[in-house]
Amino acid sequence: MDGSSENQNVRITKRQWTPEEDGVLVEGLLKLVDEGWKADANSFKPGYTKALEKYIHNKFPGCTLKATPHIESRVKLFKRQYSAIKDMLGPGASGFGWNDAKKMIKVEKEIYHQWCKSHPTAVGLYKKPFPHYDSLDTVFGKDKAAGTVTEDIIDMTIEMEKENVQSTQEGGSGISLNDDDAENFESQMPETPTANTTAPGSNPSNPATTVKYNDDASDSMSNSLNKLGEIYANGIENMKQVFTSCFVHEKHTADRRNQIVSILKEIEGLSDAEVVMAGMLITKDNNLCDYFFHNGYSWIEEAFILVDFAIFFNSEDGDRTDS
DNA sequence: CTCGTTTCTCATGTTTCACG
DNA sequence: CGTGAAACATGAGAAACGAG
Repeated sequence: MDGSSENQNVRITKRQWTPEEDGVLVEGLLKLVDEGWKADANSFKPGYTKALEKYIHNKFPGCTLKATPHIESRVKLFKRQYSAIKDMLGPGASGFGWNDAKKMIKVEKEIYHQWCKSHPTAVGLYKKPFPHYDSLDTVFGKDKAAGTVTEDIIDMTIEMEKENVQSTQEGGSGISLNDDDAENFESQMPETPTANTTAPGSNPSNPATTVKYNDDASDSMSNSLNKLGEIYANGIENMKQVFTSCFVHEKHTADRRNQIVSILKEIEGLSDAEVVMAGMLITKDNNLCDYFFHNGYSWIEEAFILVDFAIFFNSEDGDRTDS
């Protein structure tokens, strides 16, 4: 068939995006957001790639870019890179900054390489300009606000708490399921991950499917559902406590990491490399972190000389054992 | 030449919508 | 209401390309 040879041809002549095309694509994305194409979840409404294709073809008549795979793939890449940068600039990372003039990540090479080990999507962004970051923040920002993810989840749990209190005041137990409330059961759940929970064989496209029961059946059914609701509510309560404490703790440690780096930078006599090394050593060890905050940091210069020695001797040992 | 990065293709699963 | 088509999301992997 011609399709295969055409396919091969496409593979040979890999499409290169020009900066102008990138710019128009981002423009198009912003336009779609303005026009309400953004769906509530982490996605756009159906047909958005076609709309983008049309927009690009208006700007560049005769352009060969197609909605699939070119635009789809490019948007995917933008999203991945944007998320990676957002992560680096968020509270979960320390030592990273944003060079607004050059539109690129500002970070020590060593810190960056360490980060890439746990965040593979960040690979390739070192010293690479990402000129559309601000625009993409408008496009993807509200979905993938990685920098504020802990706050979002804490907000979410607080919101759930409010809803729970409200429903408790209105109807006794947190989640009560009589016949009239049966439909509300699902509406109380959407903040929790409901994806992939549809039973095999059920129709996922009709989540609001309602089933009519006779009175006896509905009584026992509602009793069962009430019990299920209680179990669910207790489970949610426990999860809330666990999540809240986890994320509050995570946010706290992230704040401390940021504080440590900025404090180290202010200490005179420490080179950039030493700041990086000291930061890594301290943040790696919770005991050192505690000591750092509880006993002040005037000892750091003296301590660092000792650490320097230790590193020196370790590397000497390594050289000796290697040779 | 090797390795890492980028771009693209393909497969699979999910969601939405139109139609009978 | 059930079904099927269309569109989208996501992940794995292949191929091209560039830097060291």
